[in-house]
Amino acid sequence: MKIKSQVLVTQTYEVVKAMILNQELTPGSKILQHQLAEDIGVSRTPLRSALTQLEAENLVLAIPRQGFYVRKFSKREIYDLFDCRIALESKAAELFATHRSAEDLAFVEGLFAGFSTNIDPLTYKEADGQFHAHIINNCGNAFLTEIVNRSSMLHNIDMIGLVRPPEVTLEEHREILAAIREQDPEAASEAMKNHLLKSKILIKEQVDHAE
Amino acid sequence: MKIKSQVLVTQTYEVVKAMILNQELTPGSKILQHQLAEDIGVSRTPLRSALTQLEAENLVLAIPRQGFYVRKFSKREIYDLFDCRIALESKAAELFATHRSAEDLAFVEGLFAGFSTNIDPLTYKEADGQFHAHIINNCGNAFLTEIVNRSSMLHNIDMIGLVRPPEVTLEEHREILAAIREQDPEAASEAMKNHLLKSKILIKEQVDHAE
DNA sequence: ATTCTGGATTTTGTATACAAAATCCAATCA
DNA sequence: TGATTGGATTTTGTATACAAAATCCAGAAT
Repeated sequence: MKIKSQVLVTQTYEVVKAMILNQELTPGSKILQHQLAEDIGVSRTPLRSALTQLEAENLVLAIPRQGFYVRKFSKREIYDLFDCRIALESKAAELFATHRSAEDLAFVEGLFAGFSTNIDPLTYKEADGQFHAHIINNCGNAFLTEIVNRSSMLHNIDMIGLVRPPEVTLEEHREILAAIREQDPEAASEAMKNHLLKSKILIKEQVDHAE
Repeated sequence: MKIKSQVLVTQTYEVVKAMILNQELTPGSKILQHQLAEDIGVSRTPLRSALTQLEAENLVLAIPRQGFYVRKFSKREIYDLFDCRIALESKAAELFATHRSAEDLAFVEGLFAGFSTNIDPLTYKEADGQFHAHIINNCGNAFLTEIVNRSSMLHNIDMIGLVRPPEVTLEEHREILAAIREQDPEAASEAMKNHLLKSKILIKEQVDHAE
């Protein structure tokens, strides 16, 4: 039986991370260590350690002799993150197409099997998230998985509420699936890249116009 | 005037990082906090903070209730890192080709201008390192730069002493340079990818045969 | 000889104390 | 009014103390 690490810093890390993702800690605001530590019920020692970890994930900004701030991303930064995502996720698709097991294939195909017309946006969004996560987490390259997850890419990109009509992206997803089915790495990489590039255009507009 | 952050953890981080890269701390060995802290001349508090940061960079492995270890990479892991590098560095080349200034171009072209025949391997290796670093550090996407640098990719890849004859890679470098000169992002990306893929084959052999 | 046991020793994770730096704020000055 | 100063207050970074866990090791048991 595996026992979850009985170490405060791990739990503190999880809690603070959740608070940031929930917006319970407002982006841009300064983190008062004394108070936050007390709220969570630990001393400043494990809290600071957790904050240091979160800094490496870009969820927190550390300024020496001044403190930790909840990191706030501009549209421009999210755009940059998206470029990293394209690079890494199309590589992930390439690897996944090669290494994927029969179960992997069944799983990702199953995610979209139910959709045809009159798609519920929320259920679709859920499937979409699982699709991308599964490819990243099962591409067979632990570092790639780690880099994507550690850089809070997907979360930040999610934040801007990117939406394209399910009917359109479903078709693109099916193209990626086809390449995965055929175990064609080149095609999978291209299809994923193509899919993400189309979303990138939307973000680009936001960057140029707003802000 | 910029004063270097008067914070112990920053300096501790630098020192420990250097010790790891130098092999002064042997890969795989356990880090005795007490002793290392004393050697460096600080208390365990800033040392632990530095180690937490280094863990995020994969230079150190933390096991709860057991301690920190100098991380040791297998050939296979370096191979995986190389795939991440290909994905990110070809994206960097793409961006660099678009955003590069006239000075950038002059700099990277200057790096290889001197070489023709009878190349000194050491001087060439130096130029090679600067070339790749300049592209990564000046691609205009701060996250991409950060991810590559923070993941200790280049260092670990360097460790395995990858060598292809300068005469061969010089030609590939020139192709990348040409695309950068023409500000052709697609071509730059392709040329970089092609260049790195050829090195990847060498690593693949090492992974398959040795170890 | 190997495996097991349990107590001594080391080492980790956490709380806490304290000095130095940063921040705040009211009184002073232009 | 608005800027500036300097002292009080808060907050940070670091050292240190201590309990709990991990490690070590000698001697007993198989």
